[in-house]
Amino acid sequence: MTGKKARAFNALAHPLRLKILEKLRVGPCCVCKIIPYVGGEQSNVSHHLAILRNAGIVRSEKRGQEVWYAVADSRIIKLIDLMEICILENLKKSRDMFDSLMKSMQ
Amino acid sequence: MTGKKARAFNALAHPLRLKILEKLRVGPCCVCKIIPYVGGEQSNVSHHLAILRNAGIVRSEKRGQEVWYAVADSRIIKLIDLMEICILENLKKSRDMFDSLMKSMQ
DNA sequence: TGATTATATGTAGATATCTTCATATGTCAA
DNA sequence: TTGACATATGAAGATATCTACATATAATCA
Repeated sequence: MTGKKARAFNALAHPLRLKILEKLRVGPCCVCKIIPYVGGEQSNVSHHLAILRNAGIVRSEKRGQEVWYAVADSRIIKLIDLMEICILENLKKSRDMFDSLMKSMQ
Repeated sequence: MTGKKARAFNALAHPLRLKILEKLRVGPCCVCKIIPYVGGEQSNVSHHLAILRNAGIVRSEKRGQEVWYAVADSRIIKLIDLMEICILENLKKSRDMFDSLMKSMQ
């Protein structure tokens, strides 16, 4: 199980892929809209979309010439938000520690 | 923000590190117990502990000769469990699709 | 003090990942 | 059918990560 989970977390472990999910969280979207949103080369974005697709995090559907992507399971979005909360809390703790250290030094 | 989050997810993106957290989720624990639990070289486990520590996912404390590690924020455990649910659900969906495909072929 | 134990750190080869460029595939329209 | 467009795939160099080995540090004990 840790192997599968590690691979799933790995799929989330890239800024560009998280940015793709930031775009998709508000609703399904065409690749032609994802590329300008995240920035960077078309082929690079396509490679990252493939990684998310292979991890089962997004699914794709052809509509004419376009390909539309969507988040496969909204719990993934919850999971990403939970990570954001952890990070912010962590920053807050560091700040509090720093503040009390400064205060103790007068 | 996507950079910080990507780095945090990256810290979870390794089977050995997830196994360490599996050990720590039930309570703080000495390195000397973690090593036999996860298996592998002492130095390798130590490197992975350092990665988790630098990511703020665990914290360490020296107790005599030993070093005890603990999960820094229990929400990380919730997050990992949520990922497990997503994966299981995904597997279930694939299985259901396969089953209905087989049925449709009689 | 010197030996032993527990853990961390430095290093290097092996392996994986990322990015870019080139090209392939599939769809539509003339 | 030919050309244009949208997207995917293949390949290769650059970069990062992993593992194992050797060594360093720090605490304890004889």
